[in-house]
Amino acid sequence: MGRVRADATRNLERVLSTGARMLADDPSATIAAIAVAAGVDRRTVYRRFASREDLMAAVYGARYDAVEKAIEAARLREAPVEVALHRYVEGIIAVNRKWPVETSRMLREETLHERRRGLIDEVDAFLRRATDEGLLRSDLPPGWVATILPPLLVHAAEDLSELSAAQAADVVVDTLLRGVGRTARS
Amino acid sequence: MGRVRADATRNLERVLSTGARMLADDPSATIAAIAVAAGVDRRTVYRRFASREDLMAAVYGARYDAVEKAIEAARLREAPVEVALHRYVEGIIAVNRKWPVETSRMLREETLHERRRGLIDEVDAFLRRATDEGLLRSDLPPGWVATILPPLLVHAAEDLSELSAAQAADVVVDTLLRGVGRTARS
DNA sequence: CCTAACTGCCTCATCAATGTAGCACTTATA
DNA sequence: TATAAGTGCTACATTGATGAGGCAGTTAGG
Repeated sequence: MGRVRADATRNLERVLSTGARMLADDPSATIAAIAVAAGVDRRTVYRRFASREDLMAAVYGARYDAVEKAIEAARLREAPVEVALHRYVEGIIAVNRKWPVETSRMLREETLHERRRGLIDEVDAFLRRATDEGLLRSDLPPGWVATILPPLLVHAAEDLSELSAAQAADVVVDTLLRGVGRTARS
Repeated sequence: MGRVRADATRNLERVLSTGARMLADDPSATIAAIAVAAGVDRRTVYRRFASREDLMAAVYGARYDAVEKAIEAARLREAPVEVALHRYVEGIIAVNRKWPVETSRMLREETLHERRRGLIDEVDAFLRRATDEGLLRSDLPPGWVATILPPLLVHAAEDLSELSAAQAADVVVDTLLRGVGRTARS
């Protein structure tokens, strides 16, 4: 009852996907557990990925690929700030749903630091532009928006699960810009 | 060079404190690593805590004690909503600094579910009151504010480290209610 | 002063997870 | 149809963390 060739690419995909889910849920998830959840033999995982580290790197890489695509699609440098912001938020929410990773663990990965740096710079530059063009307040601690945005998108992806990515983005952008307070105070 | 009695309580305190830090930073941190960081022998940790689980339970318990105190001090049921909100935010930020725990791991702890439930209900009730009294918008997905508040406080505690808890609370409450957008859009 | 409470250090058994190896079997592809 | 790629399954060695035992030494409290 050995399956084969056509499933080869499919298996790899499933290991990556379920691996991402499991590792996000519990970073110390066993390779065996991931293999079972992916409906694949543990040995197969090791045939594709040299080590545990290698699998995690692949998962993180897949996520970063998706993030890069989302950022490109948002056209953060050229598009009108409101449009770019919404597209970015929507894109990252979708990424967080397809590639949910435990962020704090990922940040420790040395090999991704340079890549990460590039993406962060991109977003920071955008947020500066948004501030300069009057979309965002300029009286907040520097980096504050950049700090709260990612976790906001993580929780939006998880807890607004009944909404589409676009609808969730509506909520996020709205509450981000206008806040959850009813009336503007002072 | 064996130290003793007076340090006994101090040692326990240090193990708990550094244990919280380390486990927050990496939930799979070794008991040995925690012991070293606390300047204590590994055996001593096991003398105080029957098992790894026991230590984590103690850490979570210490955090929950602090959270309960903060909620009590905020007087969520009686105090004016603006005041209560600010005191709650400030209190939880302080707790997050003194007892930083990896939240997602903690939520899985069965033994704390009932206790957690009580605290959640308390906060939920307060948020409802705040909505009824007109402080918060009522056109948002149910539970949305309750969802984004905790992670917001976590990141405020970490990334606004140069600000006092009270100052950080100012920022959080302000951005939470008014948002980070410059002008109110229709 | 002397006993009881602790601690540090060394050791040891146990167990779970990692990573490898080899064999039998199935299917795409040339 | 034959070959090669890929999988499942059943071991196996290794490593690292857990938890416990024992002993000498130090100090608070009677």
